[in-house]
Amino acid sequence: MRFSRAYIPTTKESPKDAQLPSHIYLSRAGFVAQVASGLYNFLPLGKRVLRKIENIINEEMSACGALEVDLSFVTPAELWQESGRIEKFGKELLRFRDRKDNLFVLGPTHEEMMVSIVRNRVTSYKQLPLNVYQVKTKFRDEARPRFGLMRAREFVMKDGYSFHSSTEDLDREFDAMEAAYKKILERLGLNFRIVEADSGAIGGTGSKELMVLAQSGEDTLAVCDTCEYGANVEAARRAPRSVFPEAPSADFSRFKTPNVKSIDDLSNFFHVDPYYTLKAVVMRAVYTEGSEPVCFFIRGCDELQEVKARNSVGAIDLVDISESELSEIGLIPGFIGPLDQDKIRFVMDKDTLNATSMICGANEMDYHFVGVDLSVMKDAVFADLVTVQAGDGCPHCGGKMEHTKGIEVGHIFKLGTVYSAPLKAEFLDENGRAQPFIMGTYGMGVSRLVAAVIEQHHDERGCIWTHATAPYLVNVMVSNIKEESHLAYAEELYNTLLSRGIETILDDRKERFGFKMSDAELIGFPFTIIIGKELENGQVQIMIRESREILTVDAENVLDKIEELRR
RNA sequence: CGGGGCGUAGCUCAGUAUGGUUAGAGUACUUGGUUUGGGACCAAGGGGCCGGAGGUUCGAGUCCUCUCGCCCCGACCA
Repeated sequence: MRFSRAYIPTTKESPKDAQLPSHIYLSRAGFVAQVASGLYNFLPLGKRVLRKIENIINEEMSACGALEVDLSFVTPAELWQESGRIEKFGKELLRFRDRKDNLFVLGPTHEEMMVSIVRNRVTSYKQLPLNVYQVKTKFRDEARPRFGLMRAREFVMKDGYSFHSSTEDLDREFDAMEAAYKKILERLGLNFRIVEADSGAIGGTGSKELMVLAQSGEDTLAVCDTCEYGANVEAARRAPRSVFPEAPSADFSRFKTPNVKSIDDLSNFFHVDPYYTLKAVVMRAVYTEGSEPVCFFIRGCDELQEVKARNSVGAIDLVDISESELSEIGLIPGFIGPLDQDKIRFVMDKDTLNATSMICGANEMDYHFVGVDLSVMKDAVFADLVTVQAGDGCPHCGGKMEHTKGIEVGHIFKLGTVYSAPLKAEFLDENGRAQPFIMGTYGMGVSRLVAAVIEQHHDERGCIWTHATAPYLVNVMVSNIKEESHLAYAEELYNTLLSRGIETILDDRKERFGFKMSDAELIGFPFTIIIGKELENGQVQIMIRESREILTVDAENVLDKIEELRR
C-alpha cells in the first residue's frame, strides 16, 4: 500500500471522549472512528487488524476440527422466548418488528440459534461430537457502553459451540479449546492468564476466562507468583493459613466494650490481631421473588467477596442495608455475633469453622464475647465467603497470591444441558434413548482483542503492534520524496518486500521527516525503514517501534536484517 | 436506571457570570512561494442553523422551559 493513496486519518489531538490508551491511539491513528455511544466504524487499518486476528482464530479452530458457519444476525424472538432468555436479557436485547409485525432481536450471542441448526438434524450419537463456530457481529444494548472498543454495544465475537454425547467427551473438547485459545493468544503476542471464573447464574460445571493482563482491565485477578493458578477474585481460592498470629488467651466471658464497634476498635481495645475477631456483614439478599436480610460472618482480617456471598445464599443480588433496618430486626450494629442469635439468617465463612479464641459481638449494646470457641456453631451453614488477598497462599503450590488487572478476551464454558434440555435438542444414544446434547460454549472477543493489544502494547507516542497484529509489518519511509534517487530506491525495496510476502506500506507522502516519523510511531508499525540522508553512504536505518531503537544498516543487508528481526 | 459533566468550524477549545457591530483562536484543508532528519515558515483563501424545538426581548451562542446526543462515577454486564 502506498501511504499517499491510503485512507489513514491521523490526528495530533485525541478525541475529547477518549480516556483509555487503546481508545485514544486507535482513534488518533485512524484505526476506528466512533459513530455513536458504543458504536464504531473500522477504517482501513482497523479492518486489517481485525482480519488478522480472525485469520489466526480460523487457523487454530480449523486445526481442532471446528467448523465455521455464519448464522443470521437477525434472530426471531420466538427462539428467545423458548429458552426463556428474552426476559433474562431484558433491555440488552435490541428488539424490533418487521413489516409483517413479527418480533425479532439482534443476536447478542447465539446459543439458541446454534442449537436450532443442529436440533432435529443431528439425531444420533454417531454424528457427535460436533464443534461449530462463527466470527460475527453481536449486539448488546448495554446500559453503559464505555472504554471505546472494550465495551461496545456492537462488537465482533468468535462464538463456538460444541455438542457431545457424554460429559467425558465435553471435558476433552473443553481442554482442546483451552489449548487452542492459549495458542491464539500466544500467536497474537499477548501476555495473558487463563483463570478460573465464577460459574454464576448459568451454572454448569466449570468456566475459565482468558485474561489479557493490563492496568486498565475491568476485572481483578488473583494469580499465583509461582505456578499457573489464577482466578477471577470472584472465584479465587486460597490455601489454608499456615502461620498464625499470637492467640489471645482468655476464658469465655461477656466483656463490656463501650462504643467499640469496628474491627479496628476491637483489635485495639483487646490488643489482639483482627484474625481473632469476627466481622458481621449484613446485606439484603434479593431473590426472584422477595428478599431477606442475611448476615455473613468472616474473620476480621478478611473482606467479604460479594459474588461468593451471593452464591452462598442463592440470591440474584445483594444490596446494602441501612442501620434502621438492622434496628427493626433487633440487631445492634457493631455488636452482632452468631451466638444465641435467631433474628437473622446467617452464613459463616469456612475459615471460621471450629475457630477458637475468637472475639465476637454479644448482640447486646456495648458487649462482646471473648474466648469464643466456634466449634459450638458447627451445625451452621459454612461457605467460602472471602476475597483472596495479596500475600495469601496459593491453593495448589503454596506460592504467594497477588492481585492484577485483566481484560476478559475469552470465556469458555461447560454448559451441559442448560440450553439443550429446555430447547429439546436431543439425540439417540447407543441404547436408542433420547438424550439432550451435552454442550460447551467458547467465546472470544475479536474487536475487544484489538483494543487489548494496544492496552498492553503502547507508549506515550502511540500504538506498538505485535508482529501478528500489525496492519503492516514494515513501513518504508522516504524522508524527502523530492530526492528522486531516494524515492526510486524506496520503490524498489517496497516491491522486493512485497514479493517476499512481507506486508509493507510505502510512506511516499510529500511531508517532512518529523511529521512522518510521528505518524509511524503513532500508528505503530513494528519496523520503519528510513530512506534518507544515509543513503549517500549506502546505508538506511530501521526504527524498531517497540524500543524506538534506530539501527543503521548497509542498504544491501536491509532485507536480511528485516527477515532476522521479524523472527 | 441514579449522580455528575459537556454539546460553538473536520478536530481541540475560547466566548455564555453582566444579552448588543459581521462569532473567534489553534490545528486541519485549498492556492502560491520558501523549506526538507523529529508534527516548518510567509502570504492569500474556503469552511458555522453556536445540538434541536419553543419562549422572554427592540435584540439570544449568552436568559427561561422542554428535548436529543455524548462522556464520567455507580447499578448492570453470556
